[in-house]
Amino acid sequence: MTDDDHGALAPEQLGAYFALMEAVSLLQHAVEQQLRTEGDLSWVQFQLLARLAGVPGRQLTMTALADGVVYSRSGLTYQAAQLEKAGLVTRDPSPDDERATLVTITPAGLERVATVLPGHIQVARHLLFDPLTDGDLHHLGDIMTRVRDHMRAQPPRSAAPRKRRSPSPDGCQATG
Amino acid sequence: MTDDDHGALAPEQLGAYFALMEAVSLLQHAVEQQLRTEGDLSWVQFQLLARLAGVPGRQLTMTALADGVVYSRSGLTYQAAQLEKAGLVTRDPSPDDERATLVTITPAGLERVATVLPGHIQVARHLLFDPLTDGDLHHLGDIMTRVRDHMRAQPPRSAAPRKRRSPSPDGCQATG
DNA sequence: TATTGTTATACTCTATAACTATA
DNA sequence: TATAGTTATAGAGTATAACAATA
Repeated sequence: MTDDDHGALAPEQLGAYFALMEAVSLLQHAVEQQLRTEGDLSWVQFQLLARLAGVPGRQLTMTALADGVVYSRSGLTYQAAQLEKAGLVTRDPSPDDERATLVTITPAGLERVATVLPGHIQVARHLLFDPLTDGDLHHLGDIMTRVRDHMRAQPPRSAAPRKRRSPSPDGCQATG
Repeated sequence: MTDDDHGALAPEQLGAYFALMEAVSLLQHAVEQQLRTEGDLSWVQFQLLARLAGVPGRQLTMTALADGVVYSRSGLTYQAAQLEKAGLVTRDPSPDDERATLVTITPAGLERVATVLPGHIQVARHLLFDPLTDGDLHHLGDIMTRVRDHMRAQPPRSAAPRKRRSPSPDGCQATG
């Protein structure tokens, strides 16, 4: 436990935090509905495809693909398998490193992203950008880019091989 | 006004959008780990408890409790049952409306929120506030509050026939 | 009939651990 | 030994539909 920064947040901080979380929660839900309805994709799957679509060569190793999107190896394997079943990506062994799997987006995958993107953007516009001025938007982008880079630089709490979680104070979910 | 908004987003908009989504995704993941580790709570469960803790009388009907959080009815029933099993809330029929269920946070529930809040705040501070100036924070709170209120006022987009609450300027206070 | 909430059920997704194969 | 990925498995969470009870 680091003791260098306990103490309560100012009410304004707490308000900003909860407003942020709730707004993004609402946005995520709307976006997930749009992706599911118009493209039969989850938000995670869309992120993976979008990442592949935006990369030169349009392929990444599993590890590189997982970065920032999925928090366990098996989770990515599952999602990659789903995408492969749907014909949106292929998986092949890397020629450089026989351990690695190269995930490549297919033409169908690119098409799916293209299909889904306009509606996706429209949802973001309606819910996020409409109530914002250009100045707000600029500041928001600046702030969140800094926050994101800061977070990515933090020691990942889940990627590291972690032991069991500490004993819980009281069982919240009784099994069954 | 549904035809004045097709076309692509400016790159800056897209960048702000993705930075926002990724940063919050990272933040949510960190926060969920903290809540699970220190309080055996999911983010959703924490939100429900915090909401109950911040309301006069410390009880709400299921519908009121769900409102603002994007749930199906059955999803809330499930979560309420989990919280009840853990002794953090009680469920009783409302005297005013025999159809309604009043969910009340217990002393143990309040204690759990109090237990979890300091670490929760610390995570938010480390990941979200550390890289921000006071000005950033103020602007972020202002922006996201506006965005949240805007989203809440939106009609559900091809969603199930769910009742939305009239927009009330209710801040999400998690007072311990 | 409309509304409030629960139950039954099926499904998606995630995480841990054990495993294989390569570096 | 360490790294890359898969598989087995378990369980949390969600959504839809059918249901009962009250307004």
